[in-house]
Amino acid sequence: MGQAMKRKPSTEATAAWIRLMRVQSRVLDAVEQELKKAGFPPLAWYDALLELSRAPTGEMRPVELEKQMLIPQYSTSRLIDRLVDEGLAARRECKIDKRGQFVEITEAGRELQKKMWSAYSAAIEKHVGSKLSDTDAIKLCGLLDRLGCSCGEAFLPAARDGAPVR
Amino acid sequence: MGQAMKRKPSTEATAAWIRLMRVQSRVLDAVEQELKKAGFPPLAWYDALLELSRAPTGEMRPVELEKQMLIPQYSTSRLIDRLVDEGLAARRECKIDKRGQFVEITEAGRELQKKMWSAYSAAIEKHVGSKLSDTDAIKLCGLLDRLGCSCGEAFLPAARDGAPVR
DNA sequence: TCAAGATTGATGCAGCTGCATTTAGTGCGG
DNA sequence: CCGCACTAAATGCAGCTGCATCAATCTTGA
Repeated sequence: MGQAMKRKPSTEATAAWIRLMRVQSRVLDAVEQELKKAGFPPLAWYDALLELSRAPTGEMRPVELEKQMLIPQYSTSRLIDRLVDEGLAARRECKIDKRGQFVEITEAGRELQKKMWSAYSAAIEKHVGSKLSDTDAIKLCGLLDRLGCSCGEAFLPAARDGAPVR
Repeated sequence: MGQAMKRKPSTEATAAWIRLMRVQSRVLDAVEQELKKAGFPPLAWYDALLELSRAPTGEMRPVELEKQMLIPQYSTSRLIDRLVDEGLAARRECKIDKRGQFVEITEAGRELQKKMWSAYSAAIEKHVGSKLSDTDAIKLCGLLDRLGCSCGEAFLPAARDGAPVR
């Protein structure tokens, strides 16, 4: 590598960086505030419940949840704690590997996930959908995907009923 | 307001939401990691130092800093605590209003801000600039600005030497 | 002039995050 | 069978955030 790799970003690139940071922050805040005002838990809970509810058997290993949600191990561990405390999920023993466990979504968990999606989707529509035509939304996706640091994700399979934030 | 305001977002809008959340998170993480690995403090410190260094007199009221950075009051208060602890800023008495105070950037603060900008701008170039043509960066700005929830900001005046994240 | 209200900034508390470490269990090579 | 490296998950600690509240000071208006 060369010695002076510090090329400066263009004004345009810097402006894009600032917009990306600010707009995301504002939009996320707005959406989370709406959920909070409606009495719902944080979005991370929703994401976890969604992943769990999608599991064919309704249960997953914490490690899998971790990989799906792209959050660190300890974060998963404590998130599960909270879900269990609230009766939204339950820990199940894993007989084939006694180090591990299964986490199973409860009926209450499924209900909460559905109710949250109702409010969540309305908030997305309000703060994103209503401000962008579908064509523009696709353009935005395309531009953002180019920044995708190892985002690794597929194209547009945004899922029919849920939107994992992280 | 109508009773059933819950129109669902289109697939495209939902995809854009997900991209916005994920890409921002990845890019921010990447940039912050680089700064951290280079031994620098968090970006919020940079933003504050930048604002302070831009003040004509080198000092500002916390309330002003708060408005510039768009962060809550208590957050500003504690951020200033940390800057002062590290000798990057100093509190000055405000004689005309004894409730208040002035915060003045120190020489060490100015130096840190400049050094950080060097690493910071390199990171922006690496994670944003190099992945987007200027034309596309402008398109991205345009699309993001449409989501701008009361972002209120002007057009592209991205500033010559700094990029406030929030 | 003085009480009511607004404004400035600090702070106690709870929750969440990251980091490092710990505990427990698995599985492989010798 | 034993030791050693590896993986799964939990946890102690520090830092940061949001919320509510507080103390001090300023401003306004009767």
